[in-house]
Amino acid sequence: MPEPFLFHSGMSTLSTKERILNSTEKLIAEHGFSELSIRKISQRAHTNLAAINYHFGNKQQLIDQVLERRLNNLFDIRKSMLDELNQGDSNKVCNLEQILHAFIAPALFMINDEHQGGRIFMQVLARAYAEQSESLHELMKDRYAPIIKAFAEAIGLACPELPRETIFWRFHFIIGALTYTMGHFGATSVARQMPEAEYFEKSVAELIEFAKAALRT
Amino acid sequence: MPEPFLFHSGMSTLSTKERILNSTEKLIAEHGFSELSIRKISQRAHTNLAAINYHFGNKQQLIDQVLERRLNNLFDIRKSMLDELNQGDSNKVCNLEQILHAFIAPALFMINDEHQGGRIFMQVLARAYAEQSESLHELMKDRYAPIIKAFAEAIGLACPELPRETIFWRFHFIIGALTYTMGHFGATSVARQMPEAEYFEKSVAELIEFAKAALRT
DNA sequence: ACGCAATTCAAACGACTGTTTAAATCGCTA
DNA sequence: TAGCGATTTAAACAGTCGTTTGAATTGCGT
Repeated sequence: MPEPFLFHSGMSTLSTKERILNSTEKLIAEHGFSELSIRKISQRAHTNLAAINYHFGNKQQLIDQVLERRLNNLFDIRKSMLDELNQGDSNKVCNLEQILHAFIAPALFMINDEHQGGRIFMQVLARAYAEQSESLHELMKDRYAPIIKAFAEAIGLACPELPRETIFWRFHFIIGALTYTMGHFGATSVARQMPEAEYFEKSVAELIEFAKAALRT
Repeated sequence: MPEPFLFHSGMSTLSTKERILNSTEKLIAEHGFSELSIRKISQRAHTNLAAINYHFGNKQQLIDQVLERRLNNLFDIRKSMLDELNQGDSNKVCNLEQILHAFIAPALFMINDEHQGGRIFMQVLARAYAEQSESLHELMKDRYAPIIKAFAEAIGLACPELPRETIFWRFHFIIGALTYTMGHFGATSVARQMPEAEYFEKSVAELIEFAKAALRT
């Protein structure tokens, strides 16, 4: 029951559970799933091996919670921004740029929130996508599919000239470009020798322009 | 020196080296890098553990050769199709659709060539991208960057109204959408309950239309 | 301050990892 | 057919893997 605040031995104020989640996230982002071991996780979290199984059951359930923790947050923000545009009327015709912003910008907020470590997570997400992670697939199907569908429908209303099927495809491709870009964020910004913050804002602005252009009629 | 044709025990006519490359490719596509072991590889290739180290040195060099084998082929085709459009004059203004076709369609050919197993490789490629594979990164930087640059310049000539930087970004996003789509090819086609061949042609057609729209001025 | 539950810990489990070794086998040439 | 280099093989190497165990420790309510 305790789950106490720990100040001893120069450690941060986070609980063991949170430290484990954070170190897992960092290790996946840095070295991928192939090199991920619970021994490295527990070392980086300054805790014991068995603490992981105690708090999460097993390795896979830990990974699942790493994904869920931030994905729930991301999709909640996306949804509420879309709802704000719709203002209670899901049949309202919204500005395309605003819709795309509601989808893309929350990823921006996450990635820029240094303290919350969102940037790290976007790389985790990209890796999980590529691994065809089963837990991610189920999360998408069960929990997030309705939100993605709501965006697709809003885009459909904003672009009445485009066939429904074309909307589906292009939105799919935009998600692909977003995922790819976020996953390669660290690497590309180094290659371009540009401050990360600047490069990041540039990425999102260009991505929104790109998506707008791709959805024009 | 032998490297003989093997007909015994119902085995295919491929050499041990080729069988190892193929089984590695399949295992990466099916279960990702995290579950890849040289024992599984050698079992599937109907050969011995040590044959891998004998023929490739170590596991990493084997993976490198899996990537190189088909990437060399893919970029050779892309390059020759672009050269054909340019007809010796790299300053010639080409049709945008033709340029995009020269970039995207070779991936189509590979993916449709059942015998060569190109479809499998595109999933390997997507996974390697997501893993930020160092060997892939070096291949791209050293060998393929000039070809990608040549495409970017051809697109620049075809879209003179777009700033050079915008071209760079959008081409980057298009590569992202292509990579993402190819990586998720198997999964999505099942979900859509459409014959693979049909779904595949649809994907490429939609992807080219998407890219064209995204590069319009 | 005692007791109990929550948490942490060290140690060990068997299974699997990539690589190396040396012997056995193969296919060609002389 | 004898010999030789190329290839294949079985066996063992030292590590690391995820998980489980039971004991030590912690912190809170009584």
